[in-house]
Amino acid sequence: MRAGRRIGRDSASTRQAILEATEQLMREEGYAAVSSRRVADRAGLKSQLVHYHFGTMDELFLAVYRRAEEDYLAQLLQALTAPQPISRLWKFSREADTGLVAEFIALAIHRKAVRDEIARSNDRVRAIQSAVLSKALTQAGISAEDLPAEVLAFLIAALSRTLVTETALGASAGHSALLAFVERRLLELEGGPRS
Amino acid sequence: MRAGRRIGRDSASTRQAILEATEQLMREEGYAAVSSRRVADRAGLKSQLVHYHFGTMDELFLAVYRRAEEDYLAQLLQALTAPQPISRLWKFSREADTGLVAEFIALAIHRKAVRDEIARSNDRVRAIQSAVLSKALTQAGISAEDLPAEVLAFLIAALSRTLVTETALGASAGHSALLAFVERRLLELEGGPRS
DNA sequence: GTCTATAGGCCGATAGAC
DNA sequence: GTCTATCGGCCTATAGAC
Repeated sequence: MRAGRRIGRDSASTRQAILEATEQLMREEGYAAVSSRRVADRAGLKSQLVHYHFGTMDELFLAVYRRAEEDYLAQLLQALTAPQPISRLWKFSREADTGLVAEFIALAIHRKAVRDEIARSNDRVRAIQSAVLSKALTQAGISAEDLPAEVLAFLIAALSRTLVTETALGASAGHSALLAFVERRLLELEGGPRS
Repeated sequence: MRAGRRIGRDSASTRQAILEATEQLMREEGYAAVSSRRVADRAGLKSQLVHYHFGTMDELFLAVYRRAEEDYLAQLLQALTAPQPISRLWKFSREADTGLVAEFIALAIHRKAVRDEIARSNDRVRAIQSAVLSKALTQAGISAEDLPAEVLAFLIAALSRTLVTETALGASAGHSALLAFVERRLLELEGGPRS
């Protein structure tokens, strides 16, 4: 059906430029710094074009989110299908749960129009992770009573997000100790190179 | 020295009203919804009074933070000096790490003027918790190699904050399982009523 | 300490020409 | 699809009267 995807064929590059400028602004200055005027300036366009292509700012934010989510899911699936998926997920989450994720969560909490979609996305990602972790834990000889997969998935998300947030804040109390602690537990779970 | 604290004696109630209105707005709609006009409206005042009493909005935010931090620290010390301080800290954190804390962290990440103070406050609280948890862990027969106190303090902060954030978002994947998991671990650490 | 008045600026969004 | 023009609104902050 790729051939049928012709809507806005000429505007593709403009749309891309707007999406890219918006994502950059969110990363650098947070969602509150995003305005149609600032986005347009950064993309070398007029602000009215932002509204022409995306309507409201909420729809623009959602378009940026959907684009970022695609990449995120593709990389997540790659990490989860590799050997030692638990360690891979920990590594992936520490790299992928960046300030952008934090901005979207903060945005979603205060904007009805984007909240539902981001909340569902959050739970959906967690479910995918839990399904894969469940098999990995069984293989590692860990029962669901000792460590449910959904608990492990929550732990990984909570720790990586908090590390990112506090680092952005300039706070680092306990970070290195936590990293050492987690690495050690992961080694116990999945061991070193396959024996 | 209480008698010497006379500066702004007549303005005390106005200042309090402004602080209270600001905190309310932050809780209900987030820091981005706070403006001198909206704060003043809620307090039944003119917006210029906000600037007269606090100068810039950043100083207003810091004043609200310092007031909230006082309460927070008082309650934290109470929790940490009770029997079974680990369970108490978990309970306290789940109650005290509210949306207000999340708003201040988000605010601090994007406002230079408040970042340093909130980052230092965050690390200072973590250090207090670690010191007390260290003794509690030793008493429970847990060595620092098995579970360093600063790691436990980080875990408690990360989990309670993530629970609060995701709940505000409307996401709940793994929440109940996580709560059950943590409660069980806490029972193992500190047991039931003192034997 | 509180008021009125105001400067100077950024915002979302739309209308209509081309 | 992109432009110019513009409406109506909210913002921080200051000056000066009382």
